[in-house]
Amino acid sequence: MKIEMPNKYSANETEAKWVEIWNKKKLYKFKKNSDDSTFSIDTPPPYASADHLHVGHGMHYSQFEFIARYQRMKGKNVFFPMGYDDNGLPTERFVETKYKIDKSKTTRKDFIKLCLEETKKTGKTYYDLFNSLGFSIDWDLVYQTIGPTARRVAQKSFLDLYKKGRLERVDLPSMWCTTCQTNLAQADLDNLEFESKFNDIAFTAKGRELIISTTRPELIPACVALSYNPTDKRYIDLKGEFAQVPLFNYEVPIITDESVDPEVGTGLMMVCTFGDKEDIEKWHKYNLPLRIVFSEAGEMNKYAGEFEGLTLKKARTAILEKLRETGALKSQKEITHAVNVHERCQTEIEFLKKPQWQIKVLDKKEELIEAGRKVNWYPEHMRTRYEHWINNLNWNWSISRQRYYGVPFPVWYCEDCESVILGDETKFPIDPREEKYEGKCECGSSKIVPEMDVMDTWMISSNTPEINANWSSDDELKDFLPMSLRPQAHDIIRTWAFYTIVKSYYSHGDIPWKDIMISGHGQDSHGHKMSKSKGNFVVAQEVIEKYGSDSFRLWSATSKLGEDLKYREEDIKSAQKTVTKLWNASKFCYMHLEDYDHAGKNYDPDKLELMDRWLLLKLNKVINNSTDGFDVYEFSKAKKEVENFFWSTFCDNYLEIVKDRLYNPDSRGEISRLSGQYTLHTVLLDVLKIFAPIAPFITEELHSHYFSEDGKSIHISDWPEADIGFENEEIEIAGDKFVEILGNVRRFKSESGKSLKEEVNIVLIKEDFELISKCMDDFKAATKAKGVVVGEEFSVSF
RNA sequence: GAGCCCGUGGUCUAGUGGUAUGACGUUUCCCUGACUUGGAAGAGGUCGCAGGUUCGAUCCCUGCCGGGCUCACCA
Repeated sequence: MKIEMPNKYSANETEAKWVEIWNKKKLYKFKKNSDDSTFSIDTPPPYASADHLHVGHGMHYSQFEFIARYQRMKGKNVFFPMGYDDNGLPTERFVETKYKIDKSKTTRKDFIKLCLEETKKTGKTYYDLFNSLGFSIDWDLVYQTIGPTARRVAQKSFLDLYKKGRLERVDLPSMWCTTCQTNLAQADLDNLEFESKFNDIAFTAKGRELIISTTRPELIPACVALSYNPTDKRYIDLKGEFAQVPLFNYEVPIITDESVDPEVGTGLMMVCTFGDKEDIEKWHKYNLPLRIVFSEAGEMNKYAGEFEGLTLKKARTAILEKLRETGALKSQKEITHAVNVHERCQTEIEFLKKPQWQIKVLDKKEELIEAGRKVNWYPEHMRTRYEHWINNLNWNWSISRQRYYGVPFPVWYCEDCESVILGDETKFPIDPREEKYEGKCECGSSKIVPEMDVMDTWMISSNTPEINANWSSDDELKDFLPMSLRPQAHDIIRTWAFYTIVKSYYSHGDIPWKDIMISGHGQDSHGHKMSKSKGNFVVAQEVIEKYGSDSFRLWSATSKLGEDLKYREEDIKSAQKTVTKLWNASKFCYMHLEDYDHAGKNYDPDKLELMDRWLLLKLNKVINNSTDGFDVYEFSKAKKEVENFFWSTFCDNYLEIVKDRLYNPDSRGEISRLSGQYTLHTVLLDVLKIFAPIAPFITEELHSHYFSEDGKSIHISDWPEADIGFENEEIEIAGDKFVEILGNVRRFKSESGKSLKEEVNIVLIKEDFELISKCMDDFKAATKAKGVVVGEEFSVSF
């Protein structure tokens, strides 16, 4: 068999070819009615909100793509879908920023239309990247979180949780973003350090000045009480009195509360509706009046008097100015303090009172932590973040968003008796905002109004296992849940992982997946987060075009699971060398395997040369170690294992040793050559297979030139298994000694400035000589020894 | 303030109860019949600091310092 291969490997050309072939053959299709055990992956649906994708995106997705390919070769029926998270606030914000749109100044229809268009574009960007990286996704398993299946599942989930009493509609103060003009959940918050001022402001009571310290003077018109610690002697005479609010001229009660720290500020604080969670608690506890001083868009209202119409920020300046004029501003202190902001727009969080749906989680903290403990976390320590988050939760999960582009609630309300009217499950997905409710309320009223809010995007994406399973449809996959694996990055443990476990626990009393693998982030070469504004954004497609997908993937496999990975171009170059080396080493092997009957068993493994047996037993270790690595998602360990073996043991040592036998069957004997051919064949095939999950293109290309039977892909071939018949300590010791002495001989030649071809005389100590004598011909050939004799100590001479 | 992770030659990194892996860079040599995107070799580390456990610690424990992440407080 003549093997024709070009001298140089062209990555881009070859990779494009295989993508087309794989897609055409539907090589990665999930077999729906198969007896093979399933390995299902709850793929992260990326937000459809990016023009370009950076190397970190490619890295993250590559890391579990390795696992998909490994499991497939292990014989699993792999369920590897793709989703696009294209509904909700992330998309809306993206569209708003890109087209400079204000939600309040556009129509709902126009806005949704634009979101859908944008969604399509970014979906294509992701598809292109994943395809060019050769992802073994079953492209028939694609969903969108705004698509009909996801909408149906989300509405079903709503109904299910409502019936189970886990959902309630509350009308309480909750976190509000004045930029996005929507209600938020705790998980939507970030913390930012801001420069601010601590202002000492004088109220008056009983003819005396009462100084409070505040960072929020614009909330003075929202003040509903002053409060001090009941043990604080300075204010003890004020109990039951009223204080005069500066500028706004009304009176508020002076109350006591244990939560006030006498050491902070003046020990006297103002209670506003609402500045923070403390205010809400006091408002509730003492039944204080409600004075909401700003609109949904963050503009001051009539309570603010002359400041009406100003934004909160401008009102702060104006009110401070006025306080200064009137002498009520006593002093100011510069401070830096951390403030909760909305993670998508960095706007400071406010509190508004609005009816909203929320999923109760605070009363089930222990159970949710327990559920998380049933999932295997890789790496294990990431579980701590999950538990930490739950322990620190202060709010139930608010799922109402006063937005346009999202999944509608399947709910109407009766205007007369205010009862909740649920939509018909058999008709899901429905849109009450567009469909008139046919029928009457149980109270007899026909004044039925729809819920106009949409669901939080996490309300949908927390059901990705159910979306994949096609939950509550005629085509629902049986015995599909829990899924095998959830891969995701660590920044969304508190959202995606947490919410998915919540949903699964409430709906099925079970975990959503058996394993969760948490990957790190791609960073720039200094370890900083990539962002366009910082100018350290490396576009994934550009790197792929320059170095090839396999190189990119090999680079992605260098980071340990869960660790962030710095992008340095030299690391990709280094990965590219491995691809080239695979090409050249395989080319060499094939050249010497042309006359080898690779389909038939034409050599008896029991008659193998010592160094061949040595290599095969080393291969076994590599197979075992890399298999162990892949089994626990440590792809970097697997890669390192096979790469070291391939580069050092196989190429640098074994190939140089076996060359003489391959080239000179006349002097070395046809049998010894055949032994080498058997070994080359066995080892190269397994090396290609172990590399295959990480570098699918070069391995497929090389496999197709020689090993492939009837064009069968390496990616659906069997994962290698160690042949324990080769385990033999004596042979290992002898082979290791061989390599050690070979190194010494090479050092001698190198330090003498001579070529490695230079002939030498070698003296070995007796023990070594006995070991080496079992493979003396290979030894002489590899060292170019004219003579090898026994002596007192080891020496080499020309 | 708390929790988690990390701190290994110039840079990046692996790893383990017995002083250390690989890559990049650097120096010298070799165009070895697959590969110069190659090969051989050299220099370069008291494995953050201080204690402790141990026959012995880079690896275990405690404290500290430094970095990252996460969370909290935020009158």
